[in-house]
Amino acid sequence: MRAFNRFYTNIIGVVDRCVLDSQFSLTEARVLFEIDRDPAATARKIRNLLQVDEGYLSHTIEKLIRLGLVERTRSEEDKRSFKLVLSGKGRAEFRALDEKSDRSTESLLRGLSDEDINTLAGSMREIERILGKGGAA
Amino acid sequence: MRAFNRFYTNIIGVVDRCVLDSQFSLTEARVLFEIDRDPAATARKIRNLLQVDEGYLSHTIEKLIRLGLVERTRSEEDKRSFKLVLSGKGRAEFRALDEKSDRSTESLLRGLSDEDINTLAGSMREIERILGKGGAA
DNA sequence: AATTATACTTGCTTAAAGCAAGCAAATGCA
DNA sequence: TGCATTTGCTTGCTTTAAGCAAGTATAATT
Repeated sequence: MRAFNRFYTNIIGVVDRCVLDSQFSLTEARVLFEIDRDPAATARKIRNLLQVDEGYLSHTIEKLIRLGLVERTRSEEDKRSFKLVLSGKGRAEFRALDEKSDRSTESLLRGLSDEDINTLAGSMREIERILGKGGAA
Repeated sequence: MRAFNRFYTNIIGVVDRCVLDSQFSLTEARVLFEIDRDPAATARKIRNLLQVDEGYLSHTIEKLIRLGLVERTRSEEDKRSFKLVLSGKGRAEFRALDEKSDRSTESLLRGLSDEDINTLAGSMREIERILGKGGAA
């Protein structure tokens, strides 16, 4: 498993590199992703998912707001926290990033046979199913 | 695949966190690993494997030497470069780190059935085999 | 009502990473 | 051979990422 982790760290590195070439840091991209995914996203939820420092996350979100990519409104249920959503601009930039990431991922698969791709997808599903049980992610 | 990447980023994060609790940064740990693994390691080889900045790697290696963990001798074949090996102290510290990482990995597997562990191992081997073809890693 | 916990902010420090100029050995080639 | 180019690494510096600790406001607890 550790050999696989080392191997896969490199794979993820290849895909992540394309994000790092963009204007965003990896953490910023992950935050954008979570805000896009969850229409009721809050800093707390993101923090729990991405396991980043609270202060750092706050700075990150502030930057995304300053860039006009994210909008923040007080949550009605809990006035300490904020609902975070992507602005039009945010959605556009995120989509661009997402497509870039797609192409980068695709390039890893280019040249593989259908059989290999099926096996790959199956293996990934299995790993996710098995390790997902523990609740580590 | 991108869903799997996100999932597995978290898995790797859990294991890496234990390294980060140590005195070493992730990059330092990876460098130690490569030096341990390859008795004829050089900065160049490590750079190619880990894809880190040359200058940064140089600083990192310098730090490991300063800590007395790594020894450097001019390569006979190419006097521009150095052979890097772990010192006794380096091997000891690396082994401790390695065991810590092992335990952390094991804890992810705790509670899984033998069948699940076999499936997991098989899936990892498949992924490595298939993606290894492209030579991305 | 007072205490404690939670959600987030703010300012600051530290650590990680990256850049660019430079040096010395190696390679290529006229 | 000798001169240019490339390669492997170093050095000093800047930038960026990440983390910490103290603070504010709301919410929950008792």
